[in-house]
Amino acid sequence: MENNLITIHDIAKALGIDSSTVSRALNNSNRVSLKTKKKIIDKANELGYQRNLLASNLRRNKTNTIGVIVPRISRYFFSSAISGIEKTAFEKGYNVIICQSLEQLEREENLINTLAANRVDGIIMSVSMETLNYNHLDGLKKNGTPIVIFDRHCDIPDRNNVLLDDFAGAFEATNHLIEEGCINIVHFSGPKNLNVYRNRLKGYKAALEKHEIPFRENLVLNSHLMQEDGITLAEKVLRLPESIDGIFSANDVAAIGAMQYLKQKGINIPKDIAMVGFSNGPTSAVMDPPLSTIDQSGGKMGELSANLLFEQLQIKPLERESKTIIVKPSLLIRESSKKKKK
Amino acid sequence: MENNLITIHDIAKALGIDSSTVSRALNNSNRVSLKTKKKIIDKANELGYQRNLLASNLRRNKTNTIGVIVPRISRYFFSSAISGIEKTAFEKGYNVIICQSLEQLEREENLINTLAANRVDGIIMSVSMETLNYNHLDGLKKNGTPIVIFDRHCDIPDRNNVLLDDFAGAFEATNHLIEEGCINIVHFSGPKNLNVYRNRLKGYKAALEKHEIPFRENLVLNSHLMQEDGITLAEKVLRLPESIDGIFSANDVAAIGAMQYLKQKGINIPKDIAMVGFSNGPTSAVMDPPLSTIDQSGGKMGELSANLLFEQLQIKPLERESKTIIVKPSLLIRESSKKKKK
DNA sequence: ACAAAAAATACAATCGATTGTACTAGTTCA
DNA sequence: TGAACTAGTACAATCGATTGTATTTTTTGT
Repeated sequence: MENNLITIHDIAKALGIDSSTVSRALNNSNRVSLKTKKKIIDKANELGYQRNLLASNLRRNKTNTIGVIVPRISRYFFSSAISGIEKTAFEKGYNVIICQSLEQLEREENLINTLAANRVDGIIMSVSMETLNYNHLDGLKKNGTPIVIFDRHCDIPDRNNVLLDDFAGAFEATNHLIEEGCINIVHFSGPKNLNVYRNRLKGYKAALEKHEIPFRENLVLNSHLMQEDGITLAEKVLRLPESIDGIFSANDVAAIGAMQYLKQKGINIPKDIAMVGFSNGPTSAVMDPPLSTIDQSGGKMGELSANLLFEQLQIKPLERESKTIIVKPSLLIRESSKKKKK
Repeated sequence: MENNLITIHDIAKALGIDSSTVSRALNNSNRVSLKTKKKIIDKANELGYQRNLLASNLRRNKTNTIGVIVPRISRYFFSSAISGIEKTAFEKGYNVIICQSLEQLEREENLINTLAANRVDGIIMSVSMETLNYNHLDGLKKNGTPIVIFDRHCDIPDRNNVLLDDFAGAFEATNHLIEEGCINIVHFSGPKNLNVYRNRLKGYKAALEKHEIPFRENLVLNSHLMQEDGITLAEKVLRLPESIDGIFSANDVAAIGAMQYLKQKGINIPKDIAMVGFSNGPTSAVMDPPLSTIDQSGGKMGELSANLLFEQLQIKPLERESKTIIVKPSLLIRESSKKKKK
C-alpha cells in the first residue's frame, strides 16, 4: 500500500532536528524548549501528522485499551453495561474493544486470545453459558492482565467480580407481592445450573418464610424464560389447584409472555394476579399495565466494573487483591403489582 | 512492568535457530522444513507463546481491525447493526473496535482520530445528529482508509452508503393503512433536518396521492418522537376536527406512547384508530395489541455495511468507486393495523 | 562424484515511536 | 574569567515481528 502517512521522522527532517526531540515535544516533555515545541507542533499540524499508536504502544508496552466480552451485544442489559464501561473508559483516556461470544465457549476462548495478542491492558467480561471452567483465563493471569467478571458469578480464587445481589432483588420482589396482599405466589425460575436463578429462588423462599407462608414446590415453575415459555407457564398457572394471586418471574421476558396470555384469558392484572419481573428490560415500562420489576442497572454495573478494573491497573500485578462488588438492585413498582388501590 | 511475555526470540534462542525462521514457521511459510516447523510450534506451545499483534501490525502496516462508530450502542437498531458487523468481520478474521459518539460531534471527531491512530483498516459509522459536514473524515480519505456510512444519508462525493429506503417503507405503511380502510390518517413526523424523516413524510404523501386522498398539512404532527411526545401527539389527535382513523408514526416509540394514551381514553386499536410504527424496535411485538411496523433490520444493514467495507478493502485506494446500497424495508403487519377482520 | 539447482536457514534492515545517555550550548556564581 | 550547572538537543538502542537478500545445506542429475 502506498503509505503517505507522516511520521515523526518526516517532521524532524522538515525542521532539521532529531526525531527524539519531536517525540518529546509531542509528548509535552519539559526537555524541549517552548520555541522548538511550537515549531514542531505547527509543523505536525501542517503536515497532518497523526501518531502511530501501534508503534507507540509497542514501545511503551501499554495500549490504553481494555477488552470487553459479552455474550450478546444486542441484549439490553449488556448494551447498557457496555455503555457504562465505555463512558468510564473514555473519561480515563482508554479505548474499548467490544466483542461478543454468542454464548459459545470456543468463541470466548478465541476472543481472549485475540485480546491478549492485541495486548489490551485489561479485560471485562461476562462469561458465556457454556463456560464451566476458567482455564482459558490462566494465560492472562500469568502475564498480569487483570480481569473483571461481571453479571455471572465466578467462584474461582483471585478473580474480580461485579455481581447483582439476586437474592436481595428476589426477596424484595416477593416481599412486595406479599405486602400487596398476595398469598399464593408462583415463581418462574430459570435453568438451575445458573447461579443467578438459584439465588432468585432463594430470595423468593426467604420472603415467604419471613411472612410465614409455607413454601410449595409445585408453585415453582421452571423454564428457559423465553417469551413463549411465559405463555406456556401462564397456562400452567391457570391449571394449578391453588388460586394464584401473584407471580414473581425471574426475568421480564417470561413475565411479559405470561401477561399477554393472562390478559387474553380475561384475567385482570394486577387485580386477579399481580406480577413482578426481573431485569427492567426496555419493554417492561411500556407494557400494559407497566410491569413492576427489579432494576438490574446494566449501566451502573458497567461503570463499577470499569472502575474496579482501573483500580487494579494501578496496582502492581503481585500486590493486587481480588475484590467482589455486590450491587443492590432496586424494585421498580409499577401498575402490574399494585393490588391495593391507594 | 515485569514483562515475562515470550517472543519469537525466546523460541529461537531455546532452539538455537534464528528468529526469522521462527516467524516464518509460525506463519506457515514453505521456506521452513516440516521438521523445524514442528519443533518450533511445539516449543511455542510449551512456552505459551502468543504473537504480539502490535509488532506484527506495525511491521505489516495492517491491523485486520475495523472501527465502528454509532451514536449509542444501547439503541436496539445499533446494537443489532453491530451484531451484524461483528458477525461478518469475525468470519473474515477481522476484529472490531466499537465506539459510541453519544450524538456529539466532538466525540465523533475524537473517535475518528483515535481509530486512525490505531491504524484500523476501515471504518463503519452512523454519523451523530450534530454532524453537518464531513471535514473530519478528510484525513482518512487522504490516507486511503475506506469508510462506510450507514443509516443516515450522507450526500458528499466518494462516500459509501448503506441506507434504508425510508420513502418505500413509509409508502408501504401508509398504503397498508389505506387498504385497511383508513381515510383520515395522521402522520407523526420527526425533526425536519433529518433526511430520514423528510423521506418518510414523502412516502406518506405519495401513498395518499396514489389513492387520491388529499394531503392535509394539519394531519402531520411534528415532534422529537420520544415516548412522551407520543402521548402529547395522541392528545392532539383526539382534538383534531377530523375524525382520525389511522396513524402512521415515523418511529415505534412515539407510536407506543400514543397507543397507551389512546387505550386509556377508551379508543380501540385498531378498530377506532389503526396504527403503524417504524423501526421494529424490541417493544413493538409485545405491545397490546402488537404494533404493526416497518422492519429496519439493523442486523442486515450491519452485514451489508461490513461486506461493502471488505469489498472496498480489496481494491487499491485509487481505483475504488464509491457505492450506495439501498435496503428495502419490509412491512410487518400485526394486530394494531388490522381493521378489516378477515 | 561433482556441478548446478533447490531447499532450508541465517543475517540484517525495517516498521514508528520512545527513552537513557551523551553531548553542546547557554547561565550562574564565586 | 572560568568552573559548575542547567537547559536543550542529538545519538543510538529498543519494543517484537516481518521480509529481502545472502549464505549454507541438501538434493538432483549426469
